[in-house]
Amino acid sequence: MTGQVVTAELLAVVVAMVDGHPCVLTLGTPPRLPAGPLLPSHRSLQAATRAWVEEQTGRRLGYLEQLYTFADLDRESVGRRISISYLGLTTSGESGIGGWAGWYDLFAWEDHRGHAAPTDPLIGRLRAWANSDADCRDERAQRVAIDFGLDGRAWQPELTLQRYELLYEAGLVAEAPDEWRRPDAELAPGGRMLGDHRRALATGIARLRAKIGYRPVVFELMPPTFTLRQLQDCVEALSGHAVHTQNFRRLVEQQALVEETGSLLETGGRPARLYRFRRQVLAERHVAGTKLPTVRAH
Amino acid sequence: MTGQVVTAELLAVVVAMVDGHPCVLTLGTPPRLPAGPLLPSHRSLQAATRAWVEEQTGRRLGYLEQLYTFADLDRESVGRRISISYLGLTTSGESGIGGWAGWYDLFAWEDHRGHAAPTDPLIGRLRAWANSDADCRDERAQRVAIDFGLDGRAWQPELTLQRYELLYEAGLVAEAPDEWRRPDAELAPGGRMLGDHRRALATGIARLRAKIGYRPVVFELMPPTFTLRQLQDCVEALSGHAVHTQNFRRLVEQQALVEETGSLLETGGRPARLYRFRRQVLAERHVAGTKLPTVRAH
DNA sequence: GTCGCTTTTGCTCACAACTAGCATAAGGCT
DNA sequence: AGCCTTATGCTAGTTGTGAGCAAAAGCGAC
Repeated sequence: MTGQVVTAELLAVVVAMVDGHPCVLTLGTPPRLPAGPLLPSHRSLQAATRAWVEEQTGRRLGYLEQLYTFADLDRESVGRRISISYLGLTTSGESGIGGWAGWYDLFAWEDHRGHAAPTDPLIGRLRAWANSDADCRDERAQRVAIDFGLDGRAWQPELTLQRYELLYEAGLVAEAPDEWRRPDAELAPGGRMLGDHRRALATGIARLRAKIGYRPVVFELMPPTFTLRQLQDCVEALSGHAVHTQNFRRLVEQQALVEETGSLLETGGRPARLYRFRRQVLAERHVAGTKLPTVRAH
Repeated sequence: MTGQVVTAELLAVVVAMVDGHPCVLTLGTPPRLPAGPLLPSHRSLQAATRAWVEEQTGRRLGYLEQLYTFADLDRESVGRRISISYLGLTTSGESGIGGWAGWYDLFAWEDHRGHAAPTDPLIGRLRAWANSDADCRDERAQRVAIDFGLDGRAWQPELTLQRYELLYEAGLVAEAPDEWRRPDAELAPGGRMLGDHRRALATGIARLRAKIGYRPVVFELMPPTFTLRQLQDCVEALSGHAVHTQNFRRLVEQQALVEETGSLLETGGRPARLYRFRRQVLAERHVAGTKLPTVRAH
């Protein structure tokens, strides 16, 4: 009872902010995530992921956490392939191989900052899809309404994966199976990726959006010093919607997440104070919880 | 670049309430979790887990979610073994093979209901461990204080895994490496399990405790009809500490999680109304969030 | 130099949620 | 009838959060 021969692959969703845009580290065209097999030399799954990312892109990872494991049939060999995906955070600073693909170039419907929801045409197609099957119409309509914040419901940023899966089932993304696929013109706006890498990315986005609400992980994406406005912009970019500025500041300061550096940064208006992350809170609260509001503004 | 030969194993943490005690499904002595290799016949990781649990214990699983994946060296073969752990919920009703091991027989320090904290002697040993290394004394002391809710901090039920790992590092659990181990007399109270199964269980407990706070999963563990007191007892047993009765009821009713059946149950005092779970909320809120308070009482 | 624009920052109010306690209802038992 | 137990209703006090007003502090245009 030794089981099937399988190969294990590590898949890395590496996120950084590039010019204010949340991006994922990709290689080649169509874009694919850094990935590589588990080798005997690797000490652990996490170490293997770090090694592959470094080898393929020349970048060191800071924060790294496991996302999800899935198995699919391996086309190249007889066996099966197990993919273990990780979420990594880094700063875009050091140059390396590979490029940064913007989240919202891949998932245009996930950006709900300002400018009225770009999802309007999508919603129509989703509703049509829901109505196309009399048996599960109600259930589908409800999923659409919840996932996309319809009928007075709130838009929930961390439902990225559910929205992607809904679009997949509705045949509105390019990688959907042929029998479900809609004509290109109708597809949801967003570039595709190799294999199911876009799904892995959706999982990573969802996890990160959820996590910034209760763990101080945003700071992994920030430069050493920053203004509160820059921090807020980062949170808004990640969560995909605006937050109330004054409340944001209150929460950050209340929890003593940052400390002043003493210097100022000229920003076009009143100069802003520069802050740095209080590294100590990682020890204090690695575990204890941290709140950043993900509440809308104006 | 085909990678190392690995075997993939599924590991199931199956939880049910037995006579009011939260329990995990185990086999043999020392107790071990149901587990089995991934086979070609399995359609997915989740299906494989269901199949193994059913084959080994004769029980069907309802709710099932992935927990964590880890890799270790496989002693039996040349390669490596990847373990993918799942958390399953069921009702203890149907009989089958294997037994139910009480959470708090395995992790006595995790039960904080009533009776003053049973952790007192443990704390002393942890503090001694923290002080034993001058270099990292502060960091260790802080971890102990946070994980065990010392110095005015609140006890956080969902830190089960962190507490286990702290005890492991301190050599206070039987399965710790020999060089860390303390004399038997000083071990933390709680039976051991095969290999690292106790760690997997700790992961499952932590996940479940966190999840009952924002998803209606408790009901997977309840019989078809129940009183609010029984529901509360279940939540208290899982989270390991008491909750304020009136607030609990308010939250449950406010969110319309349950509906009355019309009948009553005699309980020794004033008869209690019987309720059933409103299955519809799974569709409504599979995603939308549900709150059960995990706040202390009296 | 003053006015208007921008961005930062401080403060306050209203409301919702939650903690915690009091009080009452409704049964059994002695 | 009186006491115990459990169930259930209600409310006061506190805290947390959403949202707005306003002042401070720089820049550039006129």
